[in-house]
Amino acid sequence: MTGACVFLKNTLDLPATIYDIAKKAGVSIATVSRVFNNSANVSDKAKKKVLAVADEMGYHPQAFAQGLASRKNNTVMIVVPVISNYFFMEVLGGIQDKLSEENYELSIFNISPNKDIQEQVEHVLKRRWAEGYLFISIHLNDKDWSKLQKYNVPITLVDEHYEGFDSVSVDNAQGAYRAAKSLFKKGYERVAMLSALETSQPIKDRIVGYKKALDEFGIAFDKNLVITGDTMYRDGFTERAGYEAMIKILTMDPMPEACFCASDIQAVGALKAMQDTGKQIPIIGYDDIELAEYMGLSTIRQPMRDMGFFATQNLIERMNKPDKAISQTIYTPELITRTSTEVNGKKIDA
Amino acid sequence: MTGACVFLKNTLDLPATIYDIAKKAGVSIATVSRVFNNSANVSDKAKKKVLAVADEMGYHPQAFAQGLASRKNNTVMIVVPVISNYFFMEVLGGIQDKLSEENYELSIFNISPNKDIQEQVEHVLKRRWAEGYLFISIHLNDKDWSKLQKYNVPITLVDEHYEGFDSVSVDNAQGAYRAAKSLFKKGYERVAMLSALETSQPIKDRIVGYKKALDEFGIAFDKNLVITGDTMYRDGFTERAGYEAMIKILTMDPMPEACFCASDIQAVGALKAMQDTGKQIPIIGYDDIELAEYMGLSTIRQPMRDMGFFATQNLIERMNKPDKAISQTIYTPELITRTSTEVNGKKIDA
DNA sequence: TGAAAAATTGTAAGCGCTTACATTACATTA
DNA sequence: TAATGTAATGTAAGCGCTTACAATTTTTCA
Repeated sequence: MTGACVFLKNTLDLPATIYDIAKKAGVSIATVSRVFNNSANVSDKAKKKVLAVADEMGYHPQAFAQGLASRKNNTVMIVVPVISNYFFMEVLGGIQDKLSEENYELSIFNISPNKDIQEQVEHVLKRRWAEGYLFISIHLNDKDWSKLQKYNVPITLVDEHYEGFDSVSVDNAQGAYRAAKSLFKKGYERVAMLSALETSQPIKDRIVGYKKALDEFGIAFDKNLVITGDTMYRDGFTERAGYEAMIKILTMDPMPEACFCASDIQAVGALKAMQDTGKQIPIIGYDDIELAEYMGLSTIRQPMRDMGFFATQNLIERMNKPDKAISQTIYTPELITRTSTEVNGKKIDA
Repeated sequence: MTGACVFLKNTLDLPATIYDIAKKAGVSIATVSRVFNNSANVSDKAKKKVLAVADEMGYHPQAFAQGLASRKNNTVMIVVPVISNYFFMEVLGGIQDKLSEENYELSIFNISPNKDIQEQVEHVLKRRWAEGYLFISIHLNDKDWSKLQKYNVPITLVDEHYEGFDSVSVDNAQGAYRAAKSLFKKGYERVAMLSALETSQPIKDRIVGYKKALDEFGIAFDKNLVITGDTMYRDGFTERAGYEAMIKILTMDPMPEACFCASDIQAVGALKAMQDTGKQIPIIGYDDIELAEYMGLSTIRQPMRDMGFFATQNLIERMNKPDKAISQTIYTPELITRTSTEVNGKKIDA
């Protein structure tokens, strides 16, 4: 019995190493290594032999040993606070589109919103899991960002902007401005903003844009028109929070004439609230998630997929060329008009 | 200038190693290692000193070196074909809930649907990136699964079932059966199935359930009533595919009386198709994504979050106790009734 | 054909850690 | 106080790979 066990151990538990392959193929470990790194200067004969033996023994270089010896690991790590949301999903799609063209592994680190963000981010960087990092929707102040620079590692920011790193973001204020403006232009004056967690950076920026539009139309800012739901899970970017907020809006007296929602997903909840109460006002969302088209939701389109793609491209460039100039890419979001902003429930009559 | 550069290199580029800390703290590297591994038998004095020095020098053990030396890496890897879909998002939520209680890193490997799946999976296992793997929505035949067993590594299957591994899945046939049955019970006979890529395992299973319900009500199977869209991106589990399929359904003659959709996300597209055409039939979805509630969509609830949570728990147990008995967990999905299955567009009048 | 150049291969020194084992320091007991 | 046990620390041998550099083989061409 024991004998059988030992046998198992040797043939299955312990995977072949570069030494095993070298010995069996009758070459040195250096040659085996070269074969697996596609390095030049290996004879066809040796290469074939090594590959054959490796295949036979089920050998594959071990990521850790490679990483340690070469001090790189061909990994790009995404650092993100909330994985399960639409914005991230779309951005991720773009990242993968790009990464699939390259030979990098992808790893995702999920920052917990309950612990200190800065600390977690530094932890990740210190462990040096990856060669390059994509920070998505991570918002720090300039001082904290600057602290990260000393790690001297390729980082590209997505949905955030800081001068010391490459970044790909959207002009949130501009987007909100366009959304609000489109409503004011239709003649509405009491336009509510269906907001989310006030301390979140996108919300801050979007409120700026909303105010700018107010200014332009000479309408005074009324903070009572900025409404949030009570559920602050996912910073309030949920259907539920949108529903709650819209219920509040619809029961205000006087009722606002129109509504700008901070995200499409909240707008979904808001639409439901209107349906449930039978009251209806024009609303416009933000993001243009795929769903929006199918809900007839007017919205502000953020090129999320493009952002992911471009950020990844940018990161890879920096990994290959650490000294290239830092670039800040800012997309301007676009107004998409659908039925939800049509007057008098036209959409239902159609 | 050069001097400055060298200075920079030494203080910033090259992170401190365990030797630097040991030297500065006046202890051996073994002691430093012990401190960072919370091992017993370190005096408080030494511990404090090491921690202080490490903090000062910004030291953190390097994941690769640890992994190589200890032959483990505290990482759980998710292996999944499509990251950006609702099912995965929810499951992921559950995984993270569990993982946040433990001290494991999370890594995600995205199987490309264009390359050979079996090959990619083996690649991952061979590289030994992680100590345990969660295979989500990866469908192989028994022979291929059995090949993976020889890697002798903890694996838990989610949304798939194979006797050789722990698994957590949902009875898809049962879910589809319940959905279809609920429609037949209302007296509809020509019930269409809005399907997706036929070769996908969940679809196969759901068709089985649909047929079973037909049988039970003595209705003959009509393959013309199993409709898919033309867009096969994401295996046809998209709003667009649902829209396309529903358009087909609504233009059939005679038109089906009701429809069972293979997923909620397709149902969203289907609802839009009904709205656009002005025709309407009762429909029921599948999944119960958060959205469904806000669309008034009747559906079959899969406990996605629970599945992720439980699978992770199961995996961790196996990692700690490799010899424990293999367990197969199969959830039975639940019928959730909302307005989309109410007769005669009641929902719009409401 | 033979020397020099080019291509291929091998040797060996790490990469930054963990950990078995040896050693030392300190506490306990008779 | 010496003998013994225990806690704390150190030493050194890897973990499986990469890669300078050295050694060898092959090719080139006068």
